[in-house]
Amino acid sequence: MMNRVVLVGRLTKDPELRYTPSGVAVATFTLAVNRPFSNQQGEREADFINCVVWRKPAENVANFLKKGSMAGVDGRIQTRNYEGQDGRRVYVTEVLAESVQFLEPKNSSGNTGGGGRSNDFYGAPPREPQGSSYGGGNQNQRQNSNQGFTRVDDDPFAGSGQIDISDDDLPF
Amino acid sequence: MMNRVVLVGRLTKDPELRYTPSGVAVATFTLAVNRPFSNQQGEREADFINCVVWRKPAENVANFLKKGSMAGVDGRIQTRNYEGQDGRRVYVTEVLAESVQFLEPKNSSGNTGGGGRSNDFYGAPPREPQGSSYGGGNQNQRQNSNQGFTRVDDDPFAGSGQIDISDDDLPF
Amino acid sequence: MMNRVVLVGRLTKDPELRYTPSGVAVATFTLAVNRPFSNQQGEREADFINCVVWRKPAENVANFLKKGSMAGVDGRIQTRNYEGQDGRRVYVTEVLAESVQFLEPKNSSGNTGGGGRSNDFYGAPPREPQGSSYGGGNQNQRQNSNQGFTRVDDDPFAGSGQIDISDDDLPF
Amino acid sequence: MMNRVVLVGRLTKDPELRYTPSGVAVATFTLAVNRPFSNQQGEREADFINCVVWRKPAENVANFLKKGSMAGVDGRIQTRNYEGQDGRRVYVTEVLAESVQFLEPKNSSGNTGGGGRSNDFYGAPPREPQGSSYGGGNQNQRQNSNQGFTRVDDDPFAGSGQIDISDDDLPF
DNA sequence: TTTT
DNA sequence: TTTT
Repeated sequence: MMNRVVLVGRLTKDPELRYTPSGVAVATFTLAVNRPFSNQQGEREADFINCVVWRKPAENVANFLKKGSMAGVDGRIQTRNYEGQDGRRVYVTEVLAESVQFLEPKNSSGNTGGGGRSNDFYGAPPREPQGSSYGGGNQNQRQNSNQGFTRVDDDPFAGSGQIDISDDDLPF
Repeated sequence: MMNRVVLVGRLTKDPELRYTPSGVAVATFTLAVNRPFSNQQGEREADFINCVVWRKPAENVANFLKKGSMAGVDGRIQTRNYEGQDGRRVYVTEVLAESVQFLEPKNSSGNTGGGGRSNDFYGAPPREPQGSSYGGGNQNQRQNSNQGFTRVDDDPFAGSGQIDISDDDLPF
Repeated sequence: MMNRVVLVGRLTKDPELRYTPSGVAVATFTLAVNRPFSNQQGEREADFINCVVWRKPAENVANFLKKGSMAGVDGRIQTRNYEGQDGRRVYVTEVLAESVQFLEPKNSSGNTGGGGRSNDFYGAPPREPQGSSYGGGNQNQRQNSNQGFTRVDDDPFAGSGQIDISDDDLPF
Repeated sequence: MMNRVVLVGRLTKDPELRYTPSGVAVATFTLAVNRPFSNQQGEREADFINCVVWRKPAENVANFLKKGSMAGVDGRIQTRNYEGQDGRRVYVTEVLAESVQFLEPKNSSGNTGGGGRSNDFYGAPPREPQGSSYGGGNQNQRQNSNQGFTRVDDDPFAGSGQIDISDDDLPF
């Protein structure tokens, strides 16, 4: 079994950063990736691909990427489903980003870091100790707009039963 | 802009083969790809990823793959949306397979081809001459079950306006 | 069988453009791709990956990329071997780029193209009619430096016996 | 910067397992990946791609794969260079496998594991505690042939100065 | 509404 | 309901 995705595209809007009850960061964003060909009308279309990223890279995404930023994603396709507001089952296919690469030029706004600073947000360590850092570690360079960030369940993909949070808290 | 997907998994059921009004083959199938880790309950979960493939490789998929077959896919993520039966917009994310690889052992059922036969269905040539081969080229090894196959619009992804076919004809 | 590579990195020097005797363009370049981690000395190392691209995208690479350009490559790993000058067999592993993406910001030097111009060089059509365009189609935006470009065999990868050209003509 | 490789092919011979002086396992093997097209002579050629894998997955590779096994690799391209026996610098391009997938059918030899056993060797944890497990953990299912395995430097890729081992100890 |  |  193999499952690998690589994307390069532009954020359709600012990323959204949330935290699980135990304090794990999760960011969601949508990449617009232009197709390499034109349709019959001669127009270049794009695919709009929903992405999710966890933990430290999630905070990096929230801090360094914004609407229009060009970014690269290396990850996997994940599918999940949940009960929609009308009782119907909703199926979701999205990309779980294992690393996100900031592909803007150095002279871009916000990226004033000196010299050797690296531009990729790598990792998603499998078992970071959780729970203590709730709401911490958020001293952002670009002040993140979702102050009063909302909580999400520890695993938004699981859709596992008794979640004490509203649908609005789920990524997408 | 880059968009690349590689998958290896098993078909959740037999692939479905359809033809556009102009006779272009399109096959759809779902790959179950087991995740490389277990969840909190110690269970191995899977992602169920919808795939589409066009033209000759579509017919190969229909002829050589079936429920449970292990297959590899090399392609791109595509998104599209259409008006659901209840008037709401439905968003779809799926994999456009550019090549499909048959990964079953040679001693598997149905695969009795001699010697140097290759197992990958490659191609999706951008501009095959269309229209003449409608319903042709379907002399299947495994007799395809959707005799009386249905028609789909030339580009099921486009969702472009005046389609004279029902929703049931669309892939997925 | 599957073989897929996706790279994003920077050209270590200007690409080199050559033509086969029958006039098919081939460009070679090396991408420096920084590793996502530091070594024991705390230094970020890079991998230097040789790439080859054919036909129209080769000319695009020669025209739009130069030393330091950030580029994305989608392709395959290819291996070949040839008899070295000392009689020993030399083994080469390189990336055959099927598409190359120009990832520089629009305000970069040389990229003054208006509006909707696309930045990816896609294609490598399997069987373009050959032979007539020898040395043609080279009206470059950035004047290509290897005027007096050399000829290479129709398939530099094959290393197949009786080649009437010197080693210098081989890509790498 | 991005660097991703996905391969599916067959081992050209049994994998080789070695250990660093501090006891870290490293396995090397070559994958033959058939090309998806034929050459001018109508023959299907293959690429022979050298792969390296570390730690636990290395031992799994040595235990479960052998010449002819079909395997999938998800990893990165790495380049390194070293001083050859004749004083010339030798450049190496190989694939660092981050996970290896066993793609043989269940009825294959050696794979008699019961029920839910998973077939992928995943991980390459960045910083496993080293040094204590030297020579341990080698209770192989298929008895590994390189008894009297040799030692390699902790990082064969680094080529970093004072190595007290011969060239033969290096992977490849 | 899923594969082995 | 989308990026440049």
